[in-house]
Amino acid sequence: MRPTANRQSRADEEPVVSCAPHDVLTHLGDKWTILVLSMLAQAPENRARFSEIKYGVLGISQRMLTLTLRILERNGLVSRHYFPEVPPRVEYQLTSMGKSMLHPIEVFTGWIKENWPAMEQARRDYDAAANVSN
Amino acid sequence: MRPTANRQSRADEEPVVSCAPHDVLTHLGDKWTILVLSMLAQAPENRARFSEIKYGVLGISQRMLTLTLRILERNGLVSRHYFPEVPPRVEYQLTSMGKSMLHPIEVFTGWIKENWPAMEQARRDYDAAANVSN
DNA sequence: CGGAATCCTCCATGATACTG
DNA sequence: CAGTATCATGGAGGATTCCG
Repeated sequence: MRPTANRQSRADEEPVVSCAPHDVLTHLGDKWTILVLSMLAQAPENRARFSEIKYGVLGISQRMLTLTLRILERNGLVSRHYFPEVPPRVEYQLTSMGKSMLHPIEVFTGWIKENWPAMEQARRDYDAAANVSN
Repeated sequence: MRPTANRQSRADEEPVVSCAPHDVLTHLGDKWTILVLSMLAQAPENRARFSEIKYGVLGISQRMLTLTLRILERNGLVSRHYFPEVPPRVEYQLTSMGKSMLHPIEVFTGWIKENWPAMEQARRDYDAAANVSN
């Protein structure tokens, strides 16, 4: 996400503008954040090391996992624990704030699971109607 | 979502793969969807015409509003009502499924409002620590 | 008015190589 | 092992134009 305070607007504004919820959802909606959070949600003590997350989240590159974890850490949702061993070991764990985010996410995923069939049906209907007119 | 590449994983672990929640969150998290939904949530009868939404969502281009509404319509969250007048008038309204999505969204935005100050503080702390070491 | 078509820019992500 | 650095690229989104 980019710096948030740079939106120019006119003096007579009251419409819907970018807001905190949108910023957070933009992060959640990126390609990997939700998957990394889900992985940590399932891990014992909500804690796992870098390589565990990497192999637990199929397809994520080292680079993107690093970047995703950095953002989560920066926002206080995940804590980073570095162990200066040889070879080095780094563990990531959901913070209390990170854990508190799991409930809203579950409410949402619950809604999705409930409505997913209806959404798929809607898509089929929509696409079928489009094909007729084409 | 891309096909999930086969990757080695320990037999007793279930890797986190791309899933429906992620797909939905990816859409919600895009640049405009949440703002358009919020606009409709506030509108009388959750209904507004194209130009109303366009002026209610600051900064959205005609193109992106059209695309965003198409996706919402395709997924059955918004219904499109075309009036063949001159000039033409098109209204968009949340469907019952679209309305049912508002509660999970509110749960989420509630969490965000509650935790936003802590997230901002976490960012300040993180950035301050980074500046010290640089 | 609503929106389709076109062109273009830039950023998020991927791939690869290197390192403490 | 857990990164960082660098380069390449596909696609999201903006600007503009045309249309029924």
